[in-house]
Amino acid sequence: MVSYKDIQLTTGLSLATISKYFNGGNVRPANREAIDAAVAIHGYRPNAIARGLRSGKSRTVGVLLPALDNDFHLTIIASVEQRLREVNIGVVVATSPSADAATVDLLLGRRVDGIVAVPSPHDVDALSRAAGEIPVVALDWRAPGLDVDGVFLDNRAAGQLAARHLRSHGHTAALVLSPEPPLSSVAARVDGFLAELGPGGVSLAAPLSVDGARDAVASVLASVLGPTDAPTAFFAPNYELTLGALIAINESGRILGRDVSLIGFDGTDLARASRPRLTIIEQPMREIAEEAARTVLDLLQGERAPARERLLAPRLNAGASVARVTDTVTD
Amino acid sequence: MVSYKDIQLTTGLSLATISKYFNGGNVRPANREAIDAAVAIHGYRPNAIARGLRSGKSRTVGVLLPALDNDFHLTIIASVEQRLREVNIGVVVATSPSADAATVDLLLGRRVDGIVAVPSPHDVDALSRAAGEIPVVALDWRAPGLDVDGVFLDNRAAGQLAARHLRSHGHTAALVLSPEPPLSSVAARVDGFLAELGPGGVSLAAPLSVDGARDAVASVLASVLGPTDAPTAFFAPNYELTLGALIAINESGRILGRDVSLIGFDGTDLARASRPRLTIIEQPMREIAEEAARTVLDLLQGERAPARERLLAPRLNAGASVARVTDTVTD
DNA sequence: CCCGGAAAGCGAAACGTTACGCTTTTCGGC
DNA sequence: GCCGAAAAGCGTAACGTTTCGCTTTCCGGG
Repeated sequence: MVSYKDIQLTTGLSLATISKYFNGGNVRPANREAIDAAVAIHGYRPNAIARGLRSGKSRTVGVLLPALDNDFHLTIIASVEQRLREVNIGVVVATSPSADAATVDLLLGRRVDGIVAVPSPHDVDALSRAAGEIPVVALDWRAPGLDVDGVFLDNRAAGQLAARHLRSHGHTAALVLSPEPPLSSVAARVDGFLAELGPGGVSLAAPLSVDGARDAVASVLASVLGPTDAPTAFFAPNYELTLGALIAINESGRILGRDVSLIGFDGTDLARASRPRLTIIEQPMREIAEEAARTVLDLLQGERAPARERLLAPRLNAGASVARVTDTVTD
Repeated sequence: MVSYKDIQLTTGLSLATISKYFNGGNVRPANREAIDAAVAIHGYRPNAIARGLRSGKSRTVGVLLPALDNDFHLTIIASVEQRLREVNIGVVVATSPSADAATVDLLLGRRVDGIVAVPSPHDVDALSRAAGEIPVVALDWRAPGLDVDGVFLDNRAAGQLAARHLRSHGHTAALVLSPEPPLSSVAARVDGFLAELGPGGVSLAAPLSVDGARDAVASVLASVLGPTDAPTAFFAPNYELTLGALIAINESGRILGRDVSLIGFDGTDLARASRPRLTIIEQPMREIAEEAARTVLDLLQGERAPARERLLAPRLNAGASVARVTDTVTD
């Protein structure tokens, strides 16, 4: 391993001077050149580990995710990485399988300077403890009992947005897929939806998976006699549910946006490519992630304020998957 | 920062003994308990940085990606992380924006023990140099001049697979979207396709983007008079191109699998939700990533063999987006 | 040519571990 | 109770930096 020592040997300068140079201190031009030359010869590269030991900072933040299985997670990693690379801070990713409560400790052991996390129930405690030592920013799920800075989607508003869109198209009745067991962020979307839609809103229990949603929707569709009977509008308050619902509808042979209406959640690509184009509620993933990145960075730079929470607004991306209802189904 | 020293103070044991205990050495039961107690009291956590300095290993590997913008990249991170966490090795992600040739150095500065990379042209040199010091495994793109272990899709075979599928459905002519500027992995798919399909294969230049593909396909469709004239089969050798082609077809009002045929690439979700279900060539992302993870791990554990290359086979996931051609279009 | 302040350079200690080679303790067999 | 081997424990140096408080060198003004 090539170190300051090698540079010392070839330049005759002291370690202190070399270090000073590397940290922007003043060094006589001749020595400056000598050091540069020696660096080039030996291919010297500062050792971040030694630096970290000495300084107590690793210039690294941890990104903790419950799994690595969707676009949002990727966006989080990407945004945080991009923002932090600008200031030369590295990103360590860690997933926290539900079996294992030690993932946070793994990050702390690596002496990360901060953590950006999508909390899951089993690491709330560890995150709370961690928050005592380093900045922690929570994302996506407002974990009960975790009092740290956070950036979240306004889930209730998302549900309301979907309901209002249906109402404005003449729908007074609709089914909302309601995951079983519940997940608080999705549950808030369901609540917002039901509250806004009024008595016509019905919740349809389904496992939180593509196939679960497909089966649930398929069995509702099978039990409906004519295509225009009964509730023919669905709200899928999550990407997986959306995918399942869409598959079920397509498999049933019904025409989306005519026989049956659907508002999905996330999955911009899917929405664009669907036929007809799917109307979805989108959460501003990139903004959420960027806001989180900005927040850790502020905290790292010492702006220690009382834990603050930001709620970002959902957007409706309109396609043609919601039929317009007047007296009878038209179009 | 709580360290061995604190434990030394409360137990009276020497640092050497404490260290030995933490590394699985034999320690008298009484002392064992004393240490455990002290650890609990102080909330001690081994300092990976100090360990790393002393041992020269960081127990960290770098994952280098040109960008973080698709499913495959996520799968790579997920698989590598999952595999390495089993043996307590951390994962640092770094993206390498095309402006910047220093991303590899950033990883080396952090003294990663190995690198898994999807190479991009501007960091081939740096990767080559890195390979002299630590194991490097390349993924997805076989960069010319980069002589390291690699795991890739058999791109030619993927093109051939698509062509054979079209032929078996009676198609003798088809357009393949051909990215401009070329990207060698996608180009190999195009080549395989054209070679297998024979003289009926025509390449259609398009920028490597969703909108580029959409425009290219749209203009072809607009110039076709009747729905059954001329080439009505497309092969999109990449996810973005697939998405663009699908959008163009839907927007044109033509019916997929009847008026026009399409074989896409990747995007299992999209394929399932498309109506009709899309026929795609899938690369075994998870396997590729897992194989890469396994390879770094082997290399880290000293199995230093001559650089080896693995080619994984594509799969065809059949939907109903390819029409069966006999004399005239049927169905 | 000398003075003095400013600029540059220096040695040593410290960060938290681990590994080496040694000394001390333990304990079963006599 | 003693011997000796095996087990356990110990002090110290080293990993590559940065920082502290000094000392040395530089250089313009008189």
